[in-house]
Amino acid sequence: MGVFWSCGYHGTSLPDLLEATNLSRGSLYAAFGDKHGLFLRALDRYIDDALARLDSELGPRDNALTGVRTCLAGYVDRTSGVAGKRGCLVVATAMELAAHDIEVEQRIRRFFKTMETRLTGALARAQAAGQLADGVEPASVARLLLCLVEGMRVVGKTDPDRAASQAVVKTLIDRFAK
Amino acid sequence: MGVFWSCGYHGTSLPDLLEATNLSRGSLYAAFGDKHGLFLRALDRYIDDALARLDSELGPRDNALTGVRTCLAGYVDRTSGVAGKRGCLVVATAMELAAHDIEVEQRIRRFFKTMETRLTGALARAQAAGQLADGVEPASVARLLLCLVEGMRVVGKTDPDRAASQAVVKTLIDRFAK
DNA sequence: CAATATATGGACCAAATGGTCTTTAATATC
DNA sequence: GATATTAAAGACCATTTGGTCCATATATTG
Repeated sequence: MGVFWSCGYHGTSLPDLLEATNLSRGSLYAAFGDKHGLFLRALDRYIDDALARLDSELGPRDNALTGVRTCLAGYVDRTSGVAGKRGCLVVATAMELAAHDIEVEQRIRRFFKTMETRLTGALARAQAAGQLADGVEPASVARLLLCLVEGMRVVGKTDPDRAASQAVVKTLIDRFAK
Repeated sequence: MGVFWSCGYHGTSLPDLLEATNLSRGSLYAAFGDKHGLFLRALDRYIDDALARLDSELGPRDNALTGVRTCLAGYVDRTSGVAGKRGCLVVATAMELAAHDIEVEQRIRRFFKTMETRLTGALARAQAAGQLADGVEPASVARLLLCLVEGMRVVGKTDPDRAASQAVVKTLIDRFAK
C-alpha cells in the first residue's frame, strides 16, 4: 500500500512492488492476479482504515460537535509536515485513475459518499443538541466539510503548514458552530 | 496540454504526445527538449490561463464580493458535468509529481500562493466595503476558499453534481458575507 | 536556378515495462 | 525418511517506454 501511496499507480513498477512486498514475481501474481488487482486491494485497505478512523471520531459520543472537531483536527495533522507532503492515496487515485478506471471510480465515489453521510449524521446530531448556528443545513455543511478537507490535502502537498490548516478549520467552525 | 490534462504525466506516452501535437518525434524533441520540458510548458500555460481568469474575475471592480462570487461560480461550472470529470491539471499534478519533482512543486506552490494572495486582496476590499460578516479575517477565509475549491475539484472527479457544488458555495457565502 | 539552411518523417536503439514459466527449494503429509 | 504439495527465485518474453539519428523533403536565400 505504501508504495502506491507514495508513487501512484503508474509511478509504481513491478520491481517496486516486489521490494515492498518481499514477494517474488510468481508469488505476487499467484496471490493478486496482476498489478491492478493488487492496487485495488491496497486502495480498499486504505479506504477501510480511513472509514474506521472516521467512525471512531464521529461515532456516538456525548458531544457530536466534538466528534466533528476531532475529525477536523485529524485532517490538520494529515495536511501538515511530512504527512502533508505524502498526501492521500484516495485523492491521488481520484485524480490519476478515476476517469479511466470504473472499478476505481466506484470505490472512490462510494468512499466520498459514505464520508459525506457520516458527517451529515454527526452534524444533524449536533444540530439537534443546539450546537449549530441558526439556519445551517447539516447535509450542505457535510459536503462543504468533505470538499474542504480533501482540498486541504491538495494544498498541503506543496504547503504543509500546520498553522494555516488550523486557521482554516477554526475559521470554518467559528462560523458554523454556535 | 490537453493530453497531459486528461491522462497525467506518467499516463501520457510519446505516441500520445505526437498525435496531440501533430509533430514528429524529431520536431518535438527539437522544440521542447524532452517529455519533461514539454510537460512543464503545458503546466505553465495552464497556470497562466488560470491566473488570467482569476484576475479578470477578481480584478478591480465596483463590487469586490461580486468578484469572489463570480470566481466561485466558475468553480461550480468546472466541478460539474464533463468538466468536473476531467478535473484539474494542477491538482492532478500536485498529487502525482509534486513530491518527486522540485520544478513542478515550486510552480504549484507558487500558483496556490498567488491564488491565495489574490483572494485575500479581494476579500480585504470586500471587508473595507462592509460586505463581510463581523470578525472574519480575509487571509484565513482566502486560504479556506482555496482549499474548498481545490477540494471541489477532487470530489467533482467522481461526483460532478452541479447542485451540490452550488449548495456548497452558497452555504459558505451565506455565513461569511453580510 | 542553385545552394544552403531548416524541418520533417520514421527507422532505430537501449532500457524498462507488465507478465509468464520453468527450475529449485521448502514444507507438509504419509 | 520418502513423497507429494506448495511456494520461492529469477530466467525469459513481447511490448512499450523515452530518446537519438539520419535520410529526405521543403523552404529560403543568393
